[in-house]
Amino acid sequence: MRTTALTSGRAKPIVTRAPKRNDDRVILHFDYDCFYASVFENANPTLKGLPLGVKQKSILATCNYAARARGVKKLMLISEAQKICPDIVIISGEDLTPFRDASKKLWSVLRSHSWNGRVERLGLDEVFLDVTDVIAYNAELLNRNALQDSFFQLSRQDPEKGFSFDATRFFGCVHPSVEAKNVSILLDEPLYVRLLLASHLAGYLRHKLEEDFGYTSSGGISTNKVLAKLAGSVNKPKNQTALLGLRDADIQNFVDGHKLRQIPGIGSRMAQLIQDYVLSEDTTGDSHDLEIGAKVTVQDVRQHPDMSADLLERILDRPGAERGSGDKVWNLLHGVDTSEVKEASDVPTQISIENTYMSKPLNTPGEITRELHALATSLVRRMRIDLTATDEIDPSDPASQSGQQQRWIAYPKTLRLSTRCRPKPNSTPSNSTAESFSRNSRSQPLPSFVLNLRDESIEAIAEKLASEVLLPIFRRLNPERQGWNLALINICVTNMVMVADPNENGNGGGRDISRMFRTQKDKLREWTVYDPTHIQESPASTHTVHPEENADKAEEGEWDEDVGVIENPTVSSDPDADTWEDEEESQRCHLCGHAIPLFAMPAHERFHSIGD
DNA sequence: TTGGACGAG
DNA sequence: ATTTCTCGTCCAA
Repeated sequence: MRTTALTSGRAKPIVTRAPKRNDDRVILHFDYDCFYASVFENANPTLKGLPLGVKQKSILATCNYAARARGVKKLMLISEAQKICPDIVIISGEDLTPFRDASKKLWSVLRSHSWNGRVERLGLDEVFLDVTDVIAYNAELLNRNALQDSFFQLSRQDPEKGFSFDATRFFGCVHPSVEAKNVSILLDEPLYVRLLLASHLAGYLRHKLEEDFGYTSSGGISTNKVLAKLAGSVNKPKNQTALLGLRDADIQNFVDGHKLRQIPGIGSRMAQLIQDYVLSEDTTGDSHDLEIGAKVTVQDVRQHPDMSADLLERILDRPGAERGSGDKVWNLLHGVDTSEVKEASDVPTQISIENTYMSKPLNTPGEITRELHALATSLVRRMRIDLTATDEIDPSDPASQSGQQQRWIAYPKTLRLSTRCRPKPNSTPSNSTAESFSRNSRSQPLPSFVLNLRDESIEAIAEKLASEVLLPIFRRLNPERQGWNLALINICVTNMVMVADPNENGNGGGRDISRMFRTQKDKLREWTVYDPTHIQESPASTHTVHPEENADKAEEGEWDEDVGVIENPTVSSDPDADTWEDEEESQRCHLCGHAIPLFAMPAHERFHSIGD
């Protein structure tokens, strides 16, 4: 993993060894075929077979394979696509809602087959699964005397749950290809067996996504994320590839064949720096690029004189550079990737909404206000979709008017506004990534009225958010009186705080809605502000502050910033909770249901934050 | 914590 | 009519 340095009286490494791969894991990668287009095809099957393009502003975000067969490409101008393919069907994909919904649906299926909860989404159309445990279990079960009639168990509890498969062959493609006659010998190789089993699991899941929802996908099967993803690209669409790494050379040859820029984790910036270095003594000063980092292969870089992790670190070292990127890239060039598949989480770390105004930049305060308002509306809507849950309420609960209650499962503490001014019609074309491309932003705490779920409409909240909060931030960000030439506005909420799940606290226990995903519970528990059992075990060790107590202190103008332990914010059946109920100037906290006087709300909400 | 750079699709 | 709409991580200040 680490490059070794043979030092002979000198400080610098003289020999750099290739990092060693770790084949302990089994990782699957799924990539839904032309996802945006598929969403529309599935919503409207008459579109299937027609050339279809999904547009955002003036470009094609993506297109289906019928369109690609006619020469249409991703990111093409609409006008260009229509010239090539006049009968192409164009649908607007500027609203991402349908894609988000479909993505979540497919993701939840994959997630339900995970035993360890490691199910990571990358964008809307890719998913990594760490299935090491599932594969290990099935490898033990494999009966080598009846390989053709094998059964893959998807559950440890229910041995009936699973599927039949033929273990004498791989599902889908393998790379590099292997002779059929070798198969029985290779069954003594544990890695081979695990990849074989994984290919059938991947095949089963891809089949299920297609059968149940109509989405075809491409799959990659390997021992880490970067290799799984690269493997998945070998046979697209509607197919999969298991990357056999029985010999180190098989992996190295596979990775070596890629252009630098094709390696996930090496972006345009790094690719440019590395390529420039590798080509520097080479000729012509001709460094103008059609595709950045597309001139040079992994092999070219690896075999360049004196190339090493340390040298890469120096090549990539610039102000603000990530430390350790030399090692990271060196590893990637050898197919080594130690990064874990992240655990599934229901809560995003940020939600942002943006719009671009390229052809018609914004200049007047009126335009700005209108756009801020539109964006604020979408943002509040998104916050409610992604950050709240709806519980069925026990009718004996005095707080319940209807049979349902919406509550935040997490809420953001920070609001940010970003803008970008229009790239000036400037003279230096090399400037295309520099100034014209950058965003500026200002942020501040998110005001609590945005979290009001009860007595203000989304519209009212958005209105207030735009005029009373976003507009002032905008003025801070853009002090000029006018002439901004705004090409982009983005508003973002971030800095999420998890809220305890009422269904999780032991008390009463009546409505423990059985959860689909155990791992989600575990994840949540980690964030639970209050755990009754824990408090009982060590009652005296920390100072417990009750919300009412603090409301009193706040009224007197006292506030203790350093609150240690927080009273359970989820107990809404507490008889004392209604203390403020009939006061005119009070409202219920949207996080815990306690009635809190308005003046104390900001303070009260700080209770729900974790850590301080 | 804030604001920006860069990575991903 | 060269850039869509996001989401996540990391770094310096």
